[in-house]
Amino acid sequence: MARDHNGLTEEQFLAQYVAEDYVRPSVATDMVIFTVADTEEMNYRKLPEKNMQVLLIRRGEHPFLGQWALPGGFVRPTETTEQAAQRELREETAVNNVYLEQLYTFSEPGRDPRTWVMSCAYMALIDSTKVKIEAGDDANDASWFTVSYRLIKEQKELLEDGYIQTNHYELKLSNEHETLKSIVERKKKSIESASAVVYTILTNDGLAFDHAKMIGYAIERLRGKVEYTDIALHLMPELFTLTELQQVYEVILDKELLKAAFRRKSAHLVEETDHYKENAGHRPSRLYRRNRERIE
Amino acid sequence: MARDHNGLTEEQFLAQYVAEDYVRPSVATDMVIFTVADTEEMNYRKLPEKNMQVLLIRRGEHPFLGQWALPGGFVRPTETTEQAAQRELREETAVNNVYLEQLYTFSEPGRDPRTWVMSCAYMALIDSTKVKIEAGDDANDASWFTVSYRLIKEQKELLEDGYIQTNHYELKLSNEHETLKSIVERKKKSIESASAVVYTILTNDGLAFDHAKMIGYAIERLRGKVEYTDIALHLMPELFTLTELQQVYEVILDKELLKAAFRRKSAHLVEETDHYKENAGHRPSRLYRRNRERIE
DNA sequence: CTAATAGTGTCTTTTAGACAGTATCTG
DNA sequence: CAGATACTGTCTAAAAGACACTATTAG
Repeated sequence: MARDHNGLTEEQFLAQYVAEDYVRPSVATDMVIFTVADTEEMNYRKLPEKNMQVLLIRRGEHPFLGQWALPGGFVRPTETTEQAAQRELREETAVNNVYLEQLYTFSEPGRDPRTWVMSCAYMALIDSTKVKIEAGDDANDASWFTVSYRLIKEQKELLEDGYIQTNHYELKLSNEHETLKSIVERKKKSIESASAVVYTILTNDGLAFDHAKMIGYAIERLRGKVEYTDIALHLMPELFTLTELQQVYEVILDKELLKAAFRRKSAHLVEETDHYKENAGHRPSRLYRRNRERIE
Repeated sequence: MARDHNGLTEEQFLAQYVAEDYVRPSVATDMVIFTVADTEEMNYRKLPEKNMQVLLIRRGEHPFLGQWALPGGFVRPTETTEQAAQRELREETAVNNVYLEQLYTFSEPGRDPRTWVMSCAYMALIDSTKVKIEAGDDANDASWFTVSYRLIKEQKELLEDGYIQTNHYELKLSNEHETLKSIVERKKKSIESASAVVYTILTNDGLAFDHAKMIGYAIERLRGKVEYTDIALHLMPELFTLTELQQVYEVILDKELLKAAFRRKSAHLVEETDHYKENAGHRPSRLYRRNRERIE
């Protein structure tokens, strides 16, 4: 039995161990919950367009009173950050079965004006049919905001021994009543063998804390993963048409895709069913489901 | 000026705010520091082989006294987790300029037997020439271990409404004196629209805490990113041959690559120089450097 | 019939895989 | 010159891009 410099075994050490009085941070989770929903259709024949949405909660307390924030809360000592996120998600949306992925832990000392708070941010994807249930629930001041995140400035500076790339993105969030805007800077320094990316909020209008950064980060992760995983399928209902799936890709990537190519590439992600979507004023389209057999 | 339900402005609120006595976790960072180094060559003509290494520190205190652990330490209230990682890195390796990337925050309540400790894990990539300086520094009981991480069991179970995929990986770490082994399970549950990956340490021999998980996680991240970014170049010295670069890819991915294809694909990541590596018992090879002009 | 979407066929271009062939150095 | 690596060329196969064509429905 190994003994330490005080002659204690591990058991004895743990029995006498008192958590030292180092300052400890509070740890919270914040969640970027995405869904893709239809906009109101105008023409019985035209397909409705889709848009990407994020759930925000209006703050009823200081700090950032009255501003909009991501749903979140503090982590309890008996749970993981993931379980805390799941709990918040249930409380906020009453939805249980979702895709959940850890994004990034934000730890800048001044990010919360109250005290030292780190936040472990998660991204959740909910299918739009489930969302409808709670969407209009304005009682607790939660609201879905349509998101757009666009590169508005791109700059690359070449140095002797590397480069600095500075991109500015405009994050726009809007619901029926309000539009929140923020500009987030993504600065990548690559000098010699070092390399680091730093996000900074340049302007911010109505979004609490550093949540604009979190949303930007989440969108970048989502855009990246959509290309090489089946992650987008978590935004789809049980049965969907390939056109709907393509629309979801298009709204995430913010660009148009060619139909034939899209169908070829997504073929292995889905399974045909014998169901069709009818009464649409045009040729019925086959419904698909997520392919369970898929090997990664 | 917005006032809350107590009639306080934000300034007043913050002035009177006392951090509530919720239990708070300690937050640490742990670092998976990779390098790729040459094995001892035997033949003056043959190129030396390469192997991937991770830096471990022998614990001089309980818990896990005498076992090997990733370098790490607690985060201070005046720094970000990233700065803490950078600080530890400097202390441990005296190397400053490295690629550093946040990996994942581990928060399982029981992961540290002393108290509630979360760890924000980072991955660092150091070029092998810099490493040599501190490599043999056995004084503080730090040592580079050669890593192998191999899939040893693969299983997929199909359910009514999804699947469960269970993979077992063997993590093997060895230096001149010791070999540490661990088996890590990666279980992916994909049921209905939910999806979650859980890592579990099945067996563990000589590695402290949940560090086997962290190393496994880091290797998976590295393998993933190597395919679509220039991340591997951070493991290279200023000047290198394409064969050396290919060897680094091979050792990371643990598979052989075809030379012609590799050169085609990596061409845009590098810049030619007019230098050559000579006196090698065969045709001299051109030296390259990282391409700064590269657009992502 | 019309306006819309559904779905397919195919030509071209690009990229990846395989492998053989030529080039060049050092002891 | 032997033995090693460096580097290139080229054939083939697979994937991606582009676009036009046919199919089918509800009103």
